[in-house]
Amino acid sequence: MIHSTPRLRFAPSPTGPLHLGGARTAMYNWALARSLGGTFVLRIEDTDRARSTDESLQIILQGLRWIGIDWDEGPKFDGCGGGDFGPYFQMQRLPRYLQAAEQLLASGHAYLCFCSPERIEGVRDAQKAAKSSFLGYDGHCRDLTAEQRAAAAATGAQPNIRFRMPAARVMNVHDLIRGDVEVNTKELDDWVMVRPDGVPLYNFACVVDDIDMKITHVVRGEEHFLNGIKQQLLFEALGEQCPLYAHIPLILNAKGAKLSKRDPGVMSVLEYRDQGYPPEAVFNYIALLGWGFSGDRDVFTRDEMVAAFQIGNVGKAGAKFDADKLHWMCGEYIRRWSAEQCLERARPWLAKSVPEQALAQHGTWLQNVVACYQERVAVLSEFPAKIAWLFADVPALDEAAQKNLAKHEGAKAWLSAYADELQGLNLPPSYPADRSAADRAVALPSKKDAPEPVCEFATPAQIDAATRAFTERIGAKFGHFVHPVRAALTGTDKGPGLFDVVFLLGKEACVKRLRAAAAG
RNA sequence: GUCCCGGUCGUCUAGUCCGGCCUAGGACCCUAGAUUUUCAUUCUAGUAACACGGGUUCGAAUCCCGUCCGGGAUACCA
Repeated sequence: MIHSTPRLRFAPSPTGPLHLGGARTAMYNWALARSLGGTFVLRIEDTDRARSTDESLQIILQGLRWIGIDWDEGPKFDGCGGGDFGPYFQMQRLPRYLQAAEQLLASGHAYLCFCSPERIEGVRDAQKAAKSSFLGYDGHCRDLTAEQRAAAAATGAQPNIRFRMPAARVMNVHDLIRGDVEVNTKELDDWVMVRPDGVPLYNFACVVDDIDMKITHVVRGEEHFLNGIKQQLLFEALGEQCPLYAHIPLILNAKGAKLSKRDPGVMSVLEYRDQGYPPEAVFNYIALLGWGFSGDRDVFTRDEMVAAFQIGNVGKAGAKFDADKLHWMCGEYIRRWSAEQCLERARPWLAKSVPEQALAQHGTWLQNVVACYQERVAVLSEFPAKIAWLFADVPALDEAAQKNLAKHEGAKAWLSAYADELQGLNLPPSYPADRSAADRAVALPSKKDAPEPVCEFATPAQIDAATRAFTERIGAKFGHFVHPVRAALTGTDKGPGLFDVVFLLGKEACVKRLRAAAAG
């Protein structure tokens, strides 16, 4: 290819949500453009008027931005888009297609076809019935005389325009991923370029646009491989050089078939957003579907991906989507955030269980709360349910908690004694009182080897020491003591270290919960 | 049916182009253990693959052929 500046495009049709397959195609195009120092174009192929919707368009635009993909040219959205090769919506380029169609008609590369959809269908049925090795248009109108055309037109039949395929030419095509492949054009029929109403179809509009937009590399799903042959012929007929092609393998569902919007468990990219999947993690995960960063690393940044990405290294085999690994990847990212970052990113989901007042005025406390669960969630939407116990008057006890309370004879006595003990400690106050002094001084979760923070209130480590001394005094085994206390305080048997819990809850709430459980 | 592509642990992959460094590496999942007040995290260990059959070669996961299996295409969708 002699084109100087690499120009790549992602050309979705707005007929449905952007799912992971589309997002990955966009990403590979984007990454190749970025790694080549080229231009990335977003073009909207909206010629299927029956199915294209503005809603889908919006979803695609948002989905791409969310996952971290930006475009230099295309629809203007969120700081992206613009460009001198527009319009970037095919329905706004109709005159250009008609012009190209006229040219092809004049040169004999295309012809008018008056066949009705019913006739086409009949031909196909007959071919199937005859077990024909060829399925497709039979070329009925391929060599109509001027008189025959006039006669057909006189009946009021609206012709579509078909591309005249070479009868039996062996095409040797080079694909950046598949290598050299030979295809005989006799496998392909005379395909429709323009509908009777003047709206172009995919293969035709796509080529005209790729020419006009000076596209140099086409990266797309392998379902387009044969379209590539048709398009190559069209470039030739138009006297243009065709771009480089890379047909990437499909993302497969659990059954091993092409991922479809209707597959269970397969979501629109935006649904991942709404469920709190970190976009960097989703980006990272789908990059791995069909491509490997290196022999020993799976986690990398967008920049690292761009630097390492080579289209020739994309595999040829389809990849199954693995929700488990995506989940792991998300947790991996969340754990790497600072507590501040984590709180900010989790904030949109918190309102489900966190009172407005806490959200607005108790940031330092919430930051500690969230930090305690940072290594316990994979997606952000898990937060509200996990931290709800903090805001209950007295938490509801789940089954495990009830069990732990009933396990040891003297447990209830321990609880009220411990309430007295905590009463005597200088614990931080409980929400909604202002406890910012405590939360500013102590960063949770407590780490074993961390230096002891300077705090005017009892720190988790001090509470720990006091509690161990206390259990010795009352003659309870520490390991036994801890479980009913956790049950009383949090209503469950899981969660942060017990003394982080006590610290977070504060004096009044701890005492209240312990007494309630002791009485219950 | 026809054409095209593919096939390394259950899954995603490294290695394949330029055969020996591969008694096939990493990750997810799973199992066991360590740490610990629970869960989680972290760490350690383990299970587990070159689809099958021929050939070429001193030597094949890597090259060739065949078989099987899988996927894609075959639209007035993209």
